Amino acid sequence: MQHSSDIASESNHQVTTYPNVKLQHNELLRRSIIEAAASIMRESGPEAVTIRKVAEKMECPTKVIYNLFGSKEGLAKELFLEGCKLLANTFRAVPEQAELKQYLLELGQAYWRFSKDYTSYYMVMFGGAFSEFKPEEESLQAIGTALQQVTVIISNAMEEGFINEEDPLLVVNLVWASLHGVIHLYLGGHIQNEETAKVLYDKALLNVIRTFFRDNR
Amino acid sequence: MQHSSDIASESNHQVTTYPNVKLQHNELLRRSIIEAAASIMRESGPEAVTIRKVAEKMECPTKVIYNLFGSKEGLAKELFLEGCKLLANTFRAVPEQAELKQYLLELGQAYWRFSKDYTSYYMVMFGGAFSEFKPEEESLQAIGTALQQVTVIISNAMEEGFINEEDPLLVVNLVWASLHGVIHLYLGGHIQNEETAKVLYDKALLNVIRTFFRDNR
DNA sequence: ATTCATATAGAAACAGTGTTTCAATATGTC
DNA sequence: GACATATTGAAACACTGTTTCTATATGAAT
Repeated sequence: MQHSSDIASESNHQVTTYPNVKLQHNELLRRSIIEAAASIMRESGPEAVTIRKVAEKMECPTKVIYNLFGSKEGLAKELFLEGCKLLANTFRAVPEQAELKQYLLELGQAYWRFSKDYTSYYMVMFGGAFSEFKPEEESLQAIGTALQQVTVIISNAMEEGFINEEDPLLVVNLVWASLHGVIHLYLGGHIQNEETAKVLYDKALLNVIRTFFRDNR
Repeated sequence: MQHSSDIASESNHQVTTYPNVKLQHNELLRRSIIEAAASIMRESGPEAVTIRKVAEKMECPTKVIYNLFGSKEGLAKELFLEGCKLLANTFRAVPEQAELKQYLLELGQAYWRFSKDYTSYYMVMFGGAFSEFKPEEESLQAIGTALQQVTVIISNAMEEGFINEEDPLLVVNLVWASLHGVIHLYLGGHIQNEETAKVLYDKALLNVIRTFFRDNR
């Protein structure tokens, strides 16, 4: 359970500049480039992340980035993975609840907060912000890890007989899809304003949780 | 109730070529360009639609397209609007059902079919395939029109006391978001295969409809 | 009909993108 | 210290959306 140094939570303080850390094949340089890309993304959105801008910020030729990441997709993947860690952290920050149902509702609220606080990451992870990037095995696993906390709780609720289903993953995906639908329609400009979106979100969350939980009030 | 000549249902027969229809400011030329763009999109996806490729297919300079549509966004908007008509047609093709609940389930199935048969359009409309395009007033209204059939049915169900809500639009959006969530996660590569996605979709559809309908079996 | 103002035509250029090339240089190893 | 290897860093390539800009055609007025 590494606590993952929470890279993206604070803004643009650059850790290292290129010529100082030209220890090639070095993980430090890799991380420095990822952080440069993330900083551009947080400030101006995913579409502003170009290899040239990242290289400029690093004061290095673009070739360095290609040597370390292969392609823009490779860099996008790193931002994706970083987003997964941030989402996991967001879930971890939710205080445990005795009532599993209430716990799930709180996690649902945390997911909304994540989409608000880390919109760019959200768009990279689930909004297809980098069209050249499609999640492959490792990335899918990273999402699985981020959602693991939710999966565990749903599994527990099942074992305690609170939930009318047999497959935890299916339930997780149903809850996820329902919430993602609202968020993504909102971010895509299909819902007028945030207030309306939040009302929808809360109802979607309540409905989908209620669907699976047996009456236990 | 114009029946909207169903432009995109058949594939690549070009109606007119550029020099023959250089009747500028002409609607025919506009439609011919839109059809050229749509044909490229259907064959190779939205990312393959570039101004140059469209111009090449039309055998005209790119300037003509800029004169008629202003920008790529302008062309994207036309594809968006065309998609809205196709979605409306898809809904219209669903045979009426006496049971409102059953009718809604059928419309839900039609929405799934639309996302499968017109994936490129779906991605343009709801997937942000053209990142430069964000739906403005007219486009939002076009979606509203496409979803009107669903809205009417939900309104009817409310008036007949079948639904536990007061705002039809809210219910439509909740159903829509729930279904869009599954489709978009699937198209984004977050759900392994189509079969799994379809199982999820059917459950999401059933759940969200059941949520609003009072017990009436 | 002829002139004149306007607006297109159509190629070429501009600014940006991801990516690759390639000689110069540094690196690591024997 | 010498040689094979790998990295540098600028420049080029192939593409994108978009804008110039001159020659040409168009439409209106005399």
